[in-house]
Amino acid sequence: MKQYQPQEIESHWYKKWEDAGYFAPSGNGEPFAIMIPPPNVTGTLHMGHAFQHSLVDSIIRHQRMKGSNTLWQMGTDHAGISTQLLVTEKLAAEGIKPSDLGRDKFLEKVWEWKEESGDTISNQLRRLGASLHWETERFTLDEGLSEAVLEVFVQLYDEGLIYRGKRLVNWDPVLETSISDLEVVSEDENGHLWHFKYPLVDSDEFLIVATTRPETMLGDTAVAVHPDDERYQHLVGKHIQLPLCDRTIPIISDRYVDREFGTGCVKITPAHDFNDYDLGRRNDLPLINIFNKDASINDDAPEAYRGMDRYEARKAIVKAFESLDLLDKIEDHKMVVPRGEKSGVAIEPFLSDQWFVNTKPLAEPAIKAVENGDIEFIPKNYENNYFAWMRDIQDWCISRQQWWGHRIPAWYDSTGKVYVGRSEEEVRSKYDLANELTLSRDEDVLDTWFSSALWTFSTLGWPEKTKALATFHTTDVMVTGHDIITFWVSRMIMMSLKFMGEIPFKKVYVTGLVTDVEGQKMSKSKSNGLDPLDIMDGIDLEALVSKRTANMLQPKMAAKIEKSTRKEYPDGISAYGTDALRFTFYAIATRSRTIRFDMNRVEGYRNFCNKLWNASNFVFMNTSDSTDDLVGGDKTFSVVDRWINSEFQKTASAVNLAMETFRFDLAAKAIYEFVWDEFCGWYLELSKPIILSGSEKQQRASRYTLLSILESTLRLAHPFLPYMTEEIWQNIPTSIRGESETIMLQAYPENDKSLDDVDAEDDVRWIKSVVTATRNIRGEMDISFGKKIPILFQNGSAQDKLRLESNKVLLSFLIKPESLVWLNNGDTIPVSATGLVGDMQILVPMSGLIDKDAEIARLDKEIDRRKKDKARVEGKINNPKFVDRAPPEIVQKEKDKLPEIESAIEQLKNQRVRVLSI
RNA sequence: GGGUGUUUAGCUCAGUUGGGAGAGCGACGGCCUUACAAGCCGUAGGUCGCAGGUUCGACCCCUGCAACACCCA
Repeated sequence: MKQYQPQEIESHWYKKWEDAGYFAPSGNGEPFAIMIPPPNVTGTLHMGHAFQHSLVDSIIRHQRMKGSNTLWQMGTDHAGISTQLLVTEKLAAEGIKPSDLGRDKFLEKVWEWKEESGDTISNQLRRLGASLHWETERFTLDEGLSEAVLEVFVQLYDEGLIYRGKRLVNWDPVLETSISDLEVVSEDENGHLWHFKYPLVDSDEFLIVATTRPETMLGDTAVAVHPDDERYQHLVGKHIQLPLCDRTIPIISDRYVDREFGTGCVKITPAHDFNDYDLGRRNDLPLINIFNKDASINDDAPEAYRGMDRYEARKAIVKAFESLDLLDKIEDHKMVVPRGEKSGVAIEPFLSDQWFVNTKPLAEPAIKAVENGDIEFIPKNYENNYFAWMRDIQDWCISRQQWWGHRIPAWYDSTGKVYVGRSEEEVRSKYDLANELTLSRDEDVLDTWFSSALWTFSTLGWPEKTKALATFHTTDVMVTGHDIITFWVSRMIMMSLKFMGEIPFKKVYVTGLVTDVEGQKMSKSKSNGLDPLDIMDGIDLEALVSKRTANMLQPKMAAKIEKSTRKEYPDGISAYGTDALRFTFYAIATRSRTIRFDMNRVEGYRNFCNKLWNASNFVFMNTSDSTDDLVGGDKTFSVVDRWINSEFQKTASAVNLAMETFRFDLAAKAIYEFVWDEFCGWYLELSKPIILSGSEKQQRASRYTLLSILESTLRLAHPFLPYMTEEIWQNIPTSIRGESETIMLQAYPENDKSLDDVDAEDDVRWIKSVVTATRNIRGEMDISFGKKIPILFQNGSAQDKLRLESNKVLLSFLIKPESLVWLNNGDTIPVSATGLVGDMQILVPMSGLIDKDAEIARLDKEIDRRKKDKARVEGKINNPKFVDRAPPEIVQKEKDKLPEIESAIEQLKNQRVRVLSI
């Protein structure tokens, strides 16, 4: 095997796995299912996806290897608004407007675009190694899922849980569609507060009202004050002569008014503000809508302003107030501006006919399912978000004034009466309508989330009663970001309980949000995002800069991004490979809410891959030319063989526990430490002397252990590093690994307590301590590794002596001593540098080698360290309260420490005197 | 304004019933040591945000405060 080159390893395995059908459910074992959160069919893979799907893939591969009947269901959604927006923009570049084409022709264009770009995300998921079941891939607009949507809509309508009504909705004046309140982002912005004088009818008096949106005054239908506000009591019931409009409006009282805000008088515009709308209904105020669909002033407003854009109208109105001497003042004011998530423009509360789901009745059982623990959120804190949202849930506006999506199955006759059914035919028979009656279908489509809400069961064939549905629903885990709990998770729970009569999934694992290294959310507008493919394949600086600054509208912004990109990635990004990227995701998947993505860590885990690769290389070098029967032949297992087996068991146990508790970081850590520190750092090194000079049976045992531990380690690591583990595993002799074609379907290592070996662990711990002590002396004394030094052992126990004798070969190999000498009582002790292993002293004679001052300094440091320990322990055991109240085993533990520490201090002090004497 | 979370080494983060503060990266010193310089060996570095409380004992539990982040109004 050559140097570790991820590109070479990763290019061919996926196709083999897929072609061989390994991703399909086995049909045996306990069913285990996860539904992919459907990516946008025309989208591309971003870091959040890559992160999330890496986590899921490890869960799925782990379960598959454990023998579950495993399904990871693939599918995409149609992303109504985004996709329509994107295609509209593409057409605009050709000078075509959607209205030029008409609904059917436009939809043809969207389907063309879907065919063209729909494979991108699938291929990216394949590159990631995601072991998705592709054969049953679904799409929210395919026939089956559309049928599910129809079924749900009609049933909910027939039960009165879907209704149509004229309501105030969030209106995007650029996209000219309603959007749900979840698709509105509100941020603090700097604005103004205009104070207008509103004259009273038949009086010289004014009321002063403050508003952040002057233009809406054209739709005012009242001025409100608080009922307890003494300043205005006498005015309630009187009327205002509304400036610029030929109307009078009443002064009313309502508890909604905040007396502290502005002057305590509020203008009320029920058609253009959610609070005013409610207040208007309470007080029977008329609704005056002053906007067209694009937020220009309509014909119900005074003629002077008709046709003006809302901001243009604002200027004109303020100017008019000023010239009428009705402008009191203008203040700077911080305010929250709601903007459309997709378009970025300020949203208008807008009165229109829309379809709604009455969510309260659906929410109740959905809340219970989480309260009683049927569904569990991990981490559990997120249940609070869920409850907060669900307990105060508002009706869900599901109609969108778009073309791309599921068209609402409602028909109208010429009088506007509405009929709902699965098809026009069904509607006619259901409502007993004459064939001559002309029906026209509702033009609107449904919110994409409406179809996504059915995801766990619609993808399995519902409303058909399929075998897949019976087998895999309820699914096991839903893995998703916290931003989507309200959008999607909550709605899936409601819909599944309603239509399946069971929960959609047992657990919801909520991932953190991947941010850039500064902790900033990765976003298109900031161009601080990373393309996971660039981390796998690498990208040079110039390509990265041009990629990040492409399509930037503002040149200033582009320059800024170029600068930061050049600073952060002066050499571009290296090709780290999929395995390294994946391992990074596991390592950073802590319980934290935000996860800073740091390229240095990817490099570290690429190095880890390299380490495992080279270790395998070593194992094969030492085993492949042997014609020996490693499996059947007689073997004498050394203490290190037994120790590494024991160590492996502990690691396997830790990884399995971590997977059960969704602690991917701990799983990665356990594997990393086992491979690097124990297997490579100690076991491989300690196996060298055995392979070089052990007996035939010892050598055979060592070679066998090298291969079997490597093979087990590969299986343990496979869910996290699928490519390289498969590649290496193929090189393991079949006598060890079996005849199977793939590591993917091998048994996952489980904890096997019978292989725990406490004695071997103690022995190896001792060996490590002795080696470390001598290394420490070498390092501190600046004695090069090539220089052979005599090592003396003094004041050891019988067990120390035994251990020294039985492990001389191993120690010699790692310490490279001139000699290893056991000193008996009465032997002369040369002046030496010292290390302590328990009570045993390890001595390196100083003659000519060692710097006296350096050794004194080293001893002082050691003595100081132990004196601090001593003080702490004494403080405890001399405290009667501690001795009385702490558990006896803790007290004993502390008491046992003291003689050890004291003995160590004494030895070190004696040593110091001796060194000082030369 | 309400809610949730975070604050541990220079940086990024672990710390699972309260009982000796850890890792990776970075820094410093030394090594081309027969798998690996993408490596090996060694070293330094922390009043665990602040102030109280509970406890024999607190990074961990409780209260208050501060800073930051996110969500909701």
